[in-house]
Amino acid sequence: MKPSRFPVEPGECYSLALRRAARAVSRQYDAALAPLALNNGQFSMLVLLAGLGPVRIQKIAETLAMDRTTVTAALKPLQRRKLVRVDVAGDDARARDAVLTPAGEALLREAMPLWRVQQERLKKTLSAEDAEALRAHLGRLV
Amino acid sequence: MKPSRFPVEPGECYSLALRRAARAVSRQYDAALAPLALNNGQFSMLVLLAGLGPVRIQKIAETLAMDRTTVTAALKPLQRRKLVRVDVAGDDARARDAVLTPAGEALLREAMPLWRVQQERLKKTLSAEDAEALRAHLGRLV
DNA sequence: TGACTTTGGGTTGATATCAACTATACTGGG
DNA sequence: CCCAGTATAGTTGATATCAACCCAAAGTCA
Repeated sequence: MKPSRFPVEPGECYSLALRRAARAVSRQYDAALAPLALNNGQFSMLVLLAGLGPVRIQKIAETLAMDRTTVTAALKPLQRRKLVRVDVAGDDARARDAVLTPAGEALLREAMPLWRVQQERLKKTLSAEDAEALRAHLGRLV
Repeated sequence: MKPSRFPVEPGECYSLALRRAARAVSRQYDAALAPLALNNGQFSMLVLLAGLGPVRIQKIAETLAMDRTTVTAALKPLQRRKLVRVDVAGDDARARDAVLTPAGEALLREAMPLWRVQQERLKKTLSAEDAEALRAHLGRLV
């Protein structure tokens, strides 16, 4: 077992391993959704809004484990495309509710089959059991 | 088993699960390295250069599973801080070799203990065995 | 009610990420 | 040697990500 020239083996750092895998997998999902001009993050946002209905910015940030201000930025292109609306909340003038528009719902329906194909493709890359184990581990890191 | 309101359960999408975990974990590593004004990606870059010595942009991109042009951009702040140099390759005027400077090596030596602390912290979040399994799965996705 | 604190978001600036395009340099066939 | 094709990078433009800072509204408490 000869010693490595690396101070840290590539893949030994959990942060790098995660980001590297996230980049690689994101590219695959981006390619799958490209026909609709959606990237994987935008798809996730639409799915979340479809599931939660009108929802606060802060709530989105918690659910996706991202910064609040990142959510604000991420909603911008979706608002421009009229897929999402952001309204002042009725009961709190500070708060904002993001809502899926009918156009957003329609596009999401188109996107679902493309997503499913890619999801199955990845499930085959790992075995189905390994995919489950991976998800369980990832869930505990958030 | 009542049906979910979500078209996709949060965490069901491998892309979202990976990105979400990557964001959460990246934040932890960023915080650990903050005293040196390094983020986790910059740390990874320094480690890679320390391990490989002078190395082509394209080779870095492959190793980190990132786009070639992302590497160019990522090297910029490191060059400004004189932690990294980028030279025209001796044998091919198109190619560029990125090299760690002595200042870069020195900073990396300071960073290693901070990284190790965070690495151990994360290993405790999962069990050590689960952490290994996670790494194995992540490696197969790249 | 008025001063102070907390909370919900946006803005700005820096880095990260990639697609599309451009520029330059090597390479191999004629 | 010359040209067409390929290979290596950089640039630009769009989105992603977060820290630091600011604003306004809501809550708190004397």
